[in-house]
Amino acid sequence: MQVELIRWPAEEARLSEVRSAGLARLVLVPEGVAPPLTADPLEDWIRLPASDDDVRSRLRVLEDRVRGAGEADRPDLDENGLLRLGGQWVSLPPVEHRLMTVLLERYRAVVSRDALARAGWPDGIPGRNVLDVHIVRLRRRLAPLGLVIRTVRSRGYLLEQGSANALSGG
Amino acid sequence: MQVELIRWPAEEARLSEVRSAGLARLVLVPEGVAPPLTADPLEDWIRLPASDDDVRSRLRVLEDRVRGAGEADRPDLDENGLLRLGGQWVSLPPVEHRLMTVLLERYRAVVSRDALARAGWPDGIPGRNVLDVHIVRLRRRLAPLGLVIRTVRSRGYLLEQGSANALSGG
DNA sequence: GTCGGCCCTTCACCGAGGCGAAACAACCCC
DNA sequence: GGGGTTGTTTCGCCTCGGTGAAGGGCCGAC
Repeated sequence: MQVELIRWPAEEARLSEVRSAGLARLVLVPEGVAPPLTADPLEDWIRLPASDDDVRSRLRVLEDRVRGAGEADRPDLDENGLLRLGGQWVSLPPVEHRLMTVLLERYRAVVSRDALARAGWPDGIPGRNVLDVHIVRLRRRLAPLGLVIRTVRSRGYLLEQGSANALSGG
Repeated sequence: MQVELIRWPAEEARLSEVRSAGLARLVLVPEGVAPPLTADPLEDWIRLPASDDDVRSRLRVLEDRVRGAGEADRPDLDENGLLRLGGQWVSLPPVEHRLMTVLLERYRAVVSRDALARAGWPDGIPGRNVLDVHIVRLRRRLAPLGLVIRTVRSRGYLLEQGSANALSGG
């Protein structure tokens, strides 16, 4: 189990241990008792009695945060074409916004040129070279954020963090 | 208010906005409804019915996280058009006051030119270029405070701290 | 190995449109 | 009247999207 379950206030000492160990934990708080509060995202609490579903919901969020704490954060693209990553952001024009949407849906996986063309130009692609040109432009715009679009020859493209290494091999 | 209160699932659309704006929020979930889950530390949910104390507890944790996230000082605009930030202040004339109100409501997020026009001139916009001119003037007035209005081409404008994320393209 | 073809990259260029900003003219309130 | 505020015009830059063309790397054919 990735998340510690802690009864409050009975297991107060154990909560201290788990906190300083940096483990994720869910604190079970009986009726009429004030919950222990902390800004630590790896700690949550729930008021008893609670349904199994609610407990599972909070556990899942904590598990996600444990997983997320290890990885670098994922880029976030909003409906206005703002791409945020690590406190920085760039704005994407319409075509590149649509391309980026697909690349993010399949983050770190290959997206075919065909799928990109359909996403970028739903009414049909204007010319043979258009996609290539827009990939170049998107690459330049993404560079300051540390994001890189890798070419997977004759398969498509792949979006990932810059420093993450790909041992290129076709 | 630093933390948005959102009724689920009634205000689903607003939750999306607030999420992409990066604001802290507490989602109120009625009995029998599954809560929306996210690993974002700035989001929490609570099962209704809940005591005021429990709501306040969760709000306080979210506020602490906002503070910890470094979003510490937001500019403050009062009803007299005085804009304060970091010990300094400037006074804003009526039109710019109204524009600034909208920009602050969506601090660090995009505000469309249309929304700005409606806020600045509720009875209809006088001329084609008026908004541009007032943005220029507002920019000059905000500069001494270290605030910057970024252009997001064909989408609108965005207000943020000057030295923070100066990457923008666009 | 060498050759040719395919795929991809990048540059230069153009037209259209969004936006910036100076200059000017009216206006309002003290 | 004077300073600050607001609206208008005008000029010009930059961005965006699309096109043509030059060039380079990889691969299979031979």
